[in-house]
Amino acid sequence: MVSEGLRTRITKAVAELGYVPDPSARALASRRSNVIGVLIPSVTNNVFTDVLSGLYDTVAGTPYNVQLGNTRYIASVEEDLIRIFLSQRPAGLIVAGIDQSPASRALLEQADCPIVQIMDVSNDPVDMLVGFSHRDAARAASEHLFAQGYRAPAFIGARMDPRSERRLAGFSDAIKAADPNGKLRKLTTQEPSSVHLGGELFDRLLTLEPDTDAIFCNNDDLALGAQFAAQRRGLQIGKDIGICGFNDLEVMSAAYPSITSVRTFRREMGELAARRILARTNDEDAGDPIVDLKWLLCARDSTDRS
Amino acid sequence: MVSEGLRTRITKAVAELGYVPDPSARALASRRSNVIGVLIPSVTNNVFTDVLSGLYDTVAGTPYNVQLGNTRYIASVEEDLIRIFLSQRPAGLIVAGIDQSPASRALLEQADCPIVQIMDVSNDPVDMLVGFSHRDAARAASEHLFAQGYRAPAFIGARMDPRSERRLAGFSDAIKAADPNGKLRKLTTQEPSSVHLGGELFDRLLTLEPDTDAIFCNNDDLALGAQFAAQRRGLQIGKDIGICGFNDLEVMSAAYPSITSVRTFRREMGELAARRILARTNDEDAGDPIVDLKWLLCARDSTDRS
DNA sequence: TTGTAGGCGTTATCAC
DNA sequence: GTGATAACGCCTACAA
Repeated sequence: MVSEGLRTRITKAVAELGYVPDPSARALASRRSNVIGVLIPSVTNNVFTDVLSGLYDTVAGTPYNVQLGNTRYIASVEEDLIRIFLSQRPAGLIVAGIDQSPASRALLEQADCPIVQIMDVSNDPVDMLVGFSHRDAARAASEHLFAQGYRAPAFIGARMDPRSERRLAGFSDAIKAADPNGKLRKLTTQEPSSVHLGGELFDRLLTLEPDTDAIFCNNDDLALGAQFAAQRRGLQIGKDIGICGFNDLEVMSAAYPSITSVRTFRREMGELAARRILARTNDEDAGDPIVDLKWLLCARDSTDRS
Repeated sequence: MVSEGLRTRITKAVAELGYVPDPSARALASRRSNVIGVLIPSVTNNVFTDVLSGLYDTVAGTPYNVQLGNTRYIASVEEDLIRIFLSQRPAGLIVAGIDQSPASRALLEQADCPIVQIMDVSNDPVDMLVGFSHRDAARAASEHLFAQGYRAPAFIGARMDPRSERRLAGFSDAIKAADPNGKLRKLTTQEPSSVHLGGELFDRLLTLEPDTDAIFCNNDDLALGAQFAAQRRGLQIGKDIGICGFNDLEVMSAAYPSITSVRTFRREMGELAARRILARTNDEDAGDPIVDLKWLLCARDSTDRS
């Protein structure tokens, strides 16, 4: 709100002096920092890095900075990080999941910045939410196994966080729908997920439940490992054993044989979450507070019996 | 430096008022923020996320915060991000690679905070450096191919950044060492790396150079894709075609057949880089400014001809 | 050992 | 439309 003349005088002075605004002074005076805090449980899990990628891309070019907190799946760490972020008066907060501890939840409720929960759905978000139903997605994948003619599918899961438990619930839904007295074949662990672990769980499961003819995996790493283990045993993928993953990482369609998975829109979650924070910050309309991004079943050779 | 009595009075007041220090006020007054800036070219590349993991783990519990900049392999973005970070008067800066643009390099040289370059080696770092020689590592891997009896190895590479070019140079070194007139079989692209692309490059390479009997891949994603493509053609991995990756991601040893790769110490790079920043900040001895973490050749079934 | 004044570089408010 | 002047919350230095 200055005249043309002053504006040029100012820009000239800026250039001459090499003036660069000081973010901390700005934050102190305006009582608002340009930091968008992001809390995810793991920086190495591809699922979250895809989200991050979308997030960084949409924040790039704005005056905002992303600050990443790595909770390592530990509730107390999450709580500490929320406290740290909040002390910075962030422009917004993005947190993974809807299962915050009561203390964390309380902190978020009181925060006076826009908050987006991602990666899951709930009808009771702290503020805004962008995600999808893990239970529904898992149920659809499990029903696909029955539809393909498998009769004794099993579930293997690692790092059983709340979202994984919901996937197991979806699997269980499908089992019960197929046969109310159907057996729930499953093998889960709290160990961190890996391709190796997928192979191990597969081997152990086949000992526990020898009649298993298909497996639904918690995530794609496990599915890939399970497929390698099955191949090692000389099993025909698809025919002898059906395999289905979750998330549809890029490797699933490239694998030989290609592996069935449930695609989730991770990059889009990051983009939308960031966009909503920015919209709210600029007093624009952020749209519906709850966005369900759904999922997409990608049927491939690993669940093809023909 | 206060008496016991005052200390308790203060802590009591802190508890009563729920006092939390304001980082921006602190940064403004002390002319130093608690931010450690990190610049990496990709947040989705597993290679960098492993570094991040080590980094976050060692910074967790300190008063410092990691702020991540995603350069997307674009020099001008890197320069902008350096400028932004520097305006925050960071506690330290960690940047991937040694190939900064002259402008970026100049900014870093002038910065008055500790700086660590990672992921590569150089005898002329800006400040400190933790990395390894891509050229030597690639040469060792390529020599392994000859040692295993392969006679016509080829190189495939995607996203040919400076480090990838150095790997190609190492491959070339081995070719020349084996036969000064040896043919340099290679196929490279600037496209982002992926498992799919590994398969594509493999197929195209075999058309271009039909006598190829082994391939050395830029990275593990390509190697995995190449292996899938080879399997799709009915080739016997190891016997008909040797395959070697780079970085030794977890999937390499779990794959069937297991895939030879060169292990790099990414997590350790993150840890050491962070530790050095913290040491320097606390006026402790940070040790030798240059750390070479070397590499480890992991020979597996994919390069076993027997 | 304890208290206090000044200043860090903005923003916001208020006269002009 | 423009310029001056308090905060903002902490750190540093110095005085008590």
